[in-house]
This record gives sequence, structure tokens and C-alpha cells, in this order.
Amino acid sequence: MAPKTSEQYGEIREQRRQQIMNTALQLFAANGFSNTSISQIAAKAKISKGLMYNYFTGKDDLLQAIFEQGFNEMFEMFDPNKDGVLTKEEFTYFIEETFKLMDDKRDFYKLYFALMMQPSVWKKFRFSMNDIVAPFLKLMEDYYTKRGVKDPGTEAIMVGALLDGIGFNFVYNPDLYPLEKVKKLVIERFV
Amino acid sequence: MAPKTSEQYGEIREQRRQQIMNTALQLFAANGFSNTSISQIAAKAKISKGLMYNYFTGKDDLLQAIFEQGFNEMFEMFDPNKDGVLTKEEFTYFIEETFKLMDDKRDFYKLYFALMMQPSVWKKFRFSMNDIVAPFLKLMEDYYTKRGVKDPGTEAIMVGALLDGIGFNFVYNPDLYPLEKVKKLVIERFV
Amino acid sequence: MAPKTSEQYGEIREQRRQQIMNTALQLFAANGFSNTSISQIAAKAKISKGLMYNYFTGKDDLLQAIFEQGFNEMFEMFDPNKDGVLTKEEFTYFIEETFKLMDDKRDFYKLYFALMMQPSVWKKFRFSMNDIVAPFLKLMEDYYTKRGVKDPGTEAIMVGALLDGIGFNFVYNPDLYPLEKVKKLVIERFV
Amino acid sequence: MAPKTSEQYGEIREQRRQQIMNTALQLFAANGFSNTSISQIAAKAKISKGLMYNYFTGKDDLLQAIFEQGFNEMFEMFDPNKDGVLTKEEFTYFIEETFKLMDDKRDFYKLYFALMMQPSVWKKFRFSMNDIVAPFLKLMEDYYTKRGVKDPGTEAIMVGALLDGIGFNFVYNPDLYPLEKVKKLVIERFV
DNA sequence: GATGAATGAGAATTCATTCAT
DNA sequence: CATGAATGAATTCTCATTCAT
Repeated sequence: MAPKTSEQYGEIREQRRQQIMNTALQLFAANGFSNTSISQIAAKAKISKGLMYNYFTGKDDLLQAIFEQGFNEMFEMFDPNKDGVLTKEEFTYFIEETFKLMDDKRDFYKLYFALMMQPSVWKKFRFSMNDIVAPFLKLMEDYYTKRGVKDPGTEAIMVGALLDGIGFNFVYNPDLYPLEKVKKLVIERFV
Repeated sequence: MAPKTSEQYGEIREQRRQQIMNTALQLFAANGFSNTSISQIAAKAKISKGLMYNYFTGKDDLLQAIFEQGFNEMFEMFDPNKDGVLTKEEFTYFIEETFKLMDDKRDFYKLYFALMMQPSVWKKFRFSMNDIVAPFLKLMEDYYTKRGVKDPGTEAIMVGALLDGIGFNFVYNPDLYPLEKVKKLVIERFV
Repeated sequence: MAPKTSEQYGEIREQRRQQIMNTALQLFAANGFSNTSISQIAAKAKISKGLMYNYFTGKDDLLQAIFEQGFNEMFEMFDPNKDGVLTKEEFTYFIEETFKLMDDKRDFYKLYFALMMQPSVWKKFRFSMNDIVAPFLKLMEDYYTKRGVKDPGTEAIMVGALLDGIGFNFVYNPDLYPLEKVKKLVIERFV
Repeated sequence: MAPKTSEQYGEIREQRRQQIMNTALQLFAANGFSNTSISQIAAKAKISKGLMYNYFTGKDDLLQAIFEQGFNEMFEMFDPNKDGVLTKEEFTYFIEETFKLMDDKRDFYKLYFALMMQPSVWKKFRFSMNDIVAPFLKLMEDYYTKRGVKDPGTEAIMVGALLDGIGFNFVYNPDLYPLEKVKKLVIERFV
């Protein structure tokens, strides 16, 4: 049989990497970062402990990689058009999308909320909370400015908090949370 | 010479207990439960590691004690009157009080949010999240019912999420968060 | 009321001392020396931990005191007459007495056997196993010599082992062990 | 290069396991279970403390493993033939074998006697003392029944105690104990 | 690339003992 | 005499990380 080309190797590598990250995300979300050991991840991902270190420099690096990928996926989903101005439809879409993400990426959200609460963990990261949230707030603020809301900055902050809060409550208890109803209500009130 | 009376011992014990709990709360809030070691707590509280175990049966017990005390303090502050019906003034008072608590008990809120995200930790507890939150939601729902809001249950859930979200954002970044403005806006919109 | 005389104090002290020793013996026998803490002893004896050190210099000293007392009680019971010669009746009496002791002082025997198995513990003691056992063996050897047994020294050693073994089995499972029957058989065969 | 095959790993594991068990047995026998620390075992076995836990889940598991292996070796040595009936020669062989074992497996016997004295330790085990001893007693009882001894059950119990007692005395002081002579005497009297 | 044995730093916990009162 | 708070050393155990193969 022909030896594998380097691209093939690259693919395999990438697959393994994803496999590790997904496994780790599940465990981190379920049990917390500190309470998840490399051994558990390796066992669940069906690789050896040593191999982990072939893909990530350590546990922190793994966490960082998961986070970065998660945020990139989030950003790709949002940012509907690049003109930086939100129409009513786009805002609705944005809210819908946010709720959809909460559902699809529940594990990621869990991790996101859990780590958000630990500033000491954030210090290890290459990006800050503000970098991530600020653009969204700005978009909303502009939206409310255009709509003539009295204090658009505070309004945006409040809506931001609302979305965080819903996410927070939802991922903690997804089965009982009336996500659909809440979503409708949010759109009705704040778009 | 006569030995210390049991009251004297009782006082000393209670003081030490509080000292340990306060120190631990600060560290838990700053660095997370798992990332805080008994050694750190002991060092910061200027006691020996061993003494901790004279007051708490272990790290979990310490956490539980902090939590119980925190919730008791919360409950005492709330519960405006016992008729179980919220007037407009009482609801305003409730919101104000919630925000005041967030400010006063910032460390406790941090811990509360952090642990809320780890169901596995909750299992150790004698009380569940629902026990705590449900009465508040019920009060709000009744309030909105009386005011003729269309879907009072969902409305209450949304406001609950909003307060969580604000708390969440505030305790994470208290210096820059415009808590006063947000508070005013919340009262304006939801009372 | 008149102040206590020093004899009265002495009596109280002696009572307390006994109380501590008895409590400790029970716990040592039930759970082993290492697995019994000073706290447990103090709690069960209803005194403070500190007071223990008023009566014994430490845990080892307590053990030693228990042992010494136990052996003294044993010796007093034996050694029927001082001529150093065992008649048939005296030997029977000796065996009977041994069995009686096993039953009365079950806790002490447990401790005795348990510690006998740990030479490292014996090193702390002021007396050695041999000091204790040798005189008994000598008496028996003389007895068998007089009776014309072929190898009286070995015979004595064997009977010593037999008594140890019975004690060993009996204290381990006193409820089911047919002590009476075994006793009769031993006397029949070896006196 | 290819990774080690699983057989190679298996061999290494088994060797290490034995090495740890042997070292631990020596220390347990010399100083007792409670007085032997994992650190001591690791130091004597020239491995790190952590490695122990790669082979045994904890100190108790290690003890259990040593015990099980010890008993299995014992059982293999005995059980002369499977008809369940003891001839005179077989009984002699059984006694001889018992004494030989006492000598060869002195450390194991020490541990066996030491732990026998602590029922609390036995509770952790998967087997009970009775399971182990009962078959031997039964064989002896049958033997004495056939020989027309008056009370064969008690006779067997007495001989069992005798063997225990000899083992007990011998392992405690092997250098001075006249094992050969005692053995001859036992066979002469009880076979 | 891949394995898992091995390490070692540190975590939680226990407990004999001391000591101020 | 008596108390029990306080200490600190030792102990069991965990786990991220390294490394020979």
C-alpha cells in the first residue's frame, strides 16, 4: 500500500485533535475543569495519556484550545453582515441565533459560564471577556440609539445581562426550562 | 486555676469559625473552590491547617456552612411581609434589596454563581437550587398575574434570569459595571 | 465542707486512672492500638484530652501501664504456692485458672495477643515476652520431669503453645468457641 | 519505533506488583499494618509513592492482595488428595507441611496472626476466617472419628489451636524455637 | 506517532501532644 | 486539677507531566 501523504496525516491529526477536544469539553462541562483528570479524558477518548501531550502542551492549553474554537464558532454564527448596523430583522435573527447556540452548544456554554466566574482562570487566557462581549454590546447600543431609546448604553447592557441570565439558567436545567416561551418574550420586549 | 467556662469557649469557637468562613469565602470567590487549598485558607486566616478540622469536618463541610449562612442572610433580608403578596412598593424594595445584596455580598454571589454551574457539587448539599429560587419566582408570578400580564409565569422566569444575569456580570466586573443605572432601568421596565 | 485530705485526692486520682485504663483497654482490644485515638479514649472516659496527660505521659505510657497491670493481675492469680513445685492438683488449678482468666480478661488477652505479634512494639516495653513466659514453662517442665515424660522441655513448650492457641482462638470468637469442652480435654491429656 | 507490546507491559506490571507486595509483606510483618506507611514501602521497594497507586487502589487493597495470594499459596500446598479422607500418612504429611509453611512463609504467618486479632480489619475482606479454617477442622474431625477418639470435634479444635499456638510462638521467635522437636512431638501425640 | 510506567509535588486529613487559662 | 483550642508532623492519596521504548 502506498505510504500516507502528509495531508492524510494532517487530516488524521486534526481528527484526533477534535476528538480529544470534544471529549474534554463534555467532561469539563459535566464535572468541572479541576475535577476532570487527563486520565479520564484519555480513557474516554480512547487514546493514551501520553498522546494528549502530542496534541496539546498541557491541560491548560487544551482548555484554551477548546475555548478559542468555541468562540470562533460563535463569532462565525453571528455578525450577520459586516456593515455594523443592525436592522430589526437582523436583531431578531441575532437573538434567535443566540438561543439556538445555547441549545446546540450547551456544553460549551456550561464551560463558558463556569470559567467566566473564575477571574484567576481568565488570566491564563490570550483574550479577555471584554474583547468578546464589547462588539455585541456596541451593536445593540447602536440599534437602540436608532430606535430612540432613552439610555441605549444601559439598555444594551441590560439585554446582554438578560441573555447571559437565560443562558445561565437554561444550561443548568435544560430539561425544565421553557426556552421557547422565554425567547418569544425577549424578542417581543426587546427588539 | 479554674478552667475556662463553656461560654468563653463558645465565644472563641464562634469567632474562629467566622474567621475561617470569611477567609475561605474570599478565596473561594477569587480562585474557585477546587483551586483553593486548605493550606491557603489556613495561611490567610493565620491558623494551622489542623485547626480547620476542629471546626469543620472537611472542605465540603466548610463550603456547605458558608453557603447555608449566606442563604440565611439572604432570606432574612428578603421576605418583606408574610402575607405572600407583593405590592408595587414591595417589589421595588425587593429589587433594590437584591441589588444591594449583590454589592454587599459580592464574594458570596461569586461563589453562588460559580457553584450553580456545577450540578455535581450541588449533590452534596442539603438543599437544591429549586428550593431556593422557587418561592421568589412564585411571588413575582403572582405579582404579574395581578397586573394582568399575559404570561406571568414566563415573565417571572425572564425577570429572574435578568437579575441573575446582572448579578453575574456585576460580580465579575464590579468596578466598571453601571449597577445604579441598570437598577433604575430594571425597576422602570419590570415593576 | 472540709477540704479533701490528700488521701482522698489520692483515691480520686487512682479511680480516674483506672477509669482511663479500662476505657482504653476496651478500645484497644476492639479496634487496635493504632486505630484508637486519644480523643476517642477521652470522649469515652468522659474526661478532657488534656487530663489524660496528667495521668500518663503519652499514649505509649498508657499502653505500658495497662500491660503491666494486666500482667500483675495474671501473676497474682497464678503461682499457687511458692515452693516452685507443681502437684497434679496445682497443675489442674493452673490450667483452670488460665482458662478462667481468658474469659474474664478477654479484652486484655486480645491486646496481649495483638501486641505479641508486633516485636517493634515490644521494644518500647520495660519487660520482654520471655521474662513473662519463662517461669511458667519452667514450672511445667519440672512437672513433666517428675512424671517421667520423655522430653519434658518440649512437652512444656507444646502445652504452652496449646494454651496460647486456645486463647487466641477463643478471644477471637468467644461466642462460638467450646471453651469448656476444650478445657476438659486439655486437662485430661496434659495433666 | 513501535510502542511496547501489551505482553511486555504485562510482564513489567506483574514483576512490579510482586515486588511491591513482597516489600510490603516484610514491613507489615515486622512493624504491623498500621505502623507501616506507604512511604516506607515505596522507599524500601525503591519506587515512588505514586506508583503504588498504579498497582493497588490503596493500602487496604494492597493488604488484601497480599492476603489472597498468601492463602492461595497455602491452599495449593495442602489438600493432599481430593477424596476428603485423611489417612495416617496424609495427616502426618499435613502436619509436616504446616510446619514447613510456617518456616517458609514466616512473614505471611506473622501478618496472618496479627490480623486475625483485629476483627475490624477482617470486615474489609472478601473472605472470613471461618471459610478458611473450617475445611481443615472437618478433615481432622473425620480422621479422629475413624480412629475412635471419644470427642473428635473437640479433639480437632484442640489440635487446630495447638498448631496456631505453635505458629504463633514460632514466628514470634524463630531462632530460639525448637520447631523440629515440637513437630515430632505433635505427630507422635496427635496422629 | 503511540504507549503506559514512573515520578514528584502537593492536596486533604488525622492525631499525639502542648499550653494558656 | 481540668479544659479544649491550637499546633505541626506524618499519612494517604491524586494527578499533571515526563520519558524510555
